[in-house]
Amino acid sequence: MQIKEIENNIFELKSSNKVNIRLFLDKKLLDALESTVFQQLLNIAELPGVISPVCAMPDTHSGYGFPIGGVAAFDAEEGVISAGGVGFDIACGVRTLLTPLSLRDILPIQEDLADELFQRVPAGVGSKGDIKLSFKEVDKMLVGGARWAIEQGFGEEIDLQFIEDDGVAKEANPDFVSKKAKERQKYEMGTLGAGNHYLEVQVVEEIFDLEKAKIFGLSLNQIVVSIHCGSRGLGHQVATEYMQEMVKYTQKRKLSLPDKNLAYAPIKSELGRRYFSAMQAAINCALANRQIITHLVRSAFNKFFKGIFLALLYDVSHNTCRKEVYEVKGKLKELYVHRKGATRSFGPRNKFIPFKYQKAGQPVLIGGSMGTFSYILAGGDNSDKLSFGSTCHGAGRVMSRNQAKKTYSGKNLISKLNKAGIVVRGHSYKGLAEEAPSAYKDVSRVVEVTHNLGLSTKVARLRPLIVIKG
DNA sequence: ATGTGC
Repeated sequence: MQIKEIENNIFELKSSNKVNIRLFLDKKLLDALESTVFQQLLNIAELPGVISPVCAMPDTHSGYGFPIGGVAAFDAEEGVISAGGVGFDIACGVRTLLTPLSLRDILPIQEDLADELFQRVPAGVGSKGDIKLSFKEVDKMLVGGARWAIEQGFGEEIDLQFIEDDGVAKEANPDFVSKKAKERQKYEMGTLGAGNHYLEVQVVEEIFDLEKAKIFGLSLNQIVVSIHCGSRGLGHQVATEYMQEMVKYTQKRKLSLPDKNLAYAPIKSELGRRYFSAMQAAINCALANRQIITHLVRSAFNKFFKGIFLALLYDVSHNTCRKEVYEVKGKLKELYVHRKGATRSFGPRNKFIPFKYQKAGQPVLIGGSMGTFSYILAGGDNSDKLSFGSTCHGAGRVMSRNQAKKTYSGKNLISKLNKAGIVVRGHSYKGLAEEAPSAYKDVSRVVEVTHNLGLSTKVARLRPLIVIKG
């Protein structure tokens, strides 16, 4: 394996063709990587229509076919799309809400607020909410996204301005989402799920960039709320079915396939089109889901603080494939950008970000591991040139779920976090153990790399006060 | 991530 540092924090992996493979990380993060990550990146570089460079963010680790923290762009005409390149939890993402409260408002009611949130926001494996949808309503949700949720009474019109794509993925087609996928989602709207998904009440503990913080509406000691979840059962079902179909597609045509999990279809093919539209529908499911949870959070806060409004800072996904335009060899080209465990990170003056954030760049919401820091970053000036407008998404695992389960105890973790002033409410001790902070990389180190490279810049650091887990 | 398994 030939790998060399071509610039500070940029490592290039030698591939057999003309496609560059670039890993954005430091020496310590590089040394911690399993070799499967390199093989997975090499495999992507062999796919038809891939546009150089294939990128890995500093929180990268091996995944299903594609590594987590992987970014790969494909030519709209000659390229391919891969369900494994988006991942199982389509449009998993983070949404952060601003409150007008400060630390001293929360501390006296910390336990009660935790109970209230835990009671109102369903979480855990197979969690169901109070909302029940018919197939017809599921279809409307899959087309309308967050807008649909707001029309149902979950939130305010103004929220839409602060969601990627204005809250609606425009090319969604529910006809390409199976009945089984829809069935799974009938009772799951407004639920958090499990795994690394969470709802946190956090305090702004440090501000790195005063000007951008002001534009984002952030101040020291302010309370914010972050919601990390995705498209639940529906997204998982869509991903599973299309991965299987893409395996069949590639096998039937005897297309070169270095890794079965990397199955793909040409973007222009019938299957490629179908997957793209179904994936867009799943994005809408995730956006609607986070919108409903927002409403539940707002009502919980209003029980303690009558009449306050929790404004939306931003909502951004980190498992998607999007159609975006980039300069390739001096020409503007439409590309399909896979981001799997990578966040869109559009910098200042990008026309696709809200007017309010034009000067700062889009908010980039980075969840740390449970009980550790989270970061609010701003889209950087260099993401456009280096990483197809992308940056990291979180800490990234260093230990498998299974290993973490064996190594840590959920009960011990809770008491440890309590001692650090963090109130935890979870549905499963096993689930908590899987998310032990030591099973993850140091999020601060990950963020530092993106800051140094100008993929995204540090605006604020958040410390959790309340953690709600599945 | 996931009605936590093919």
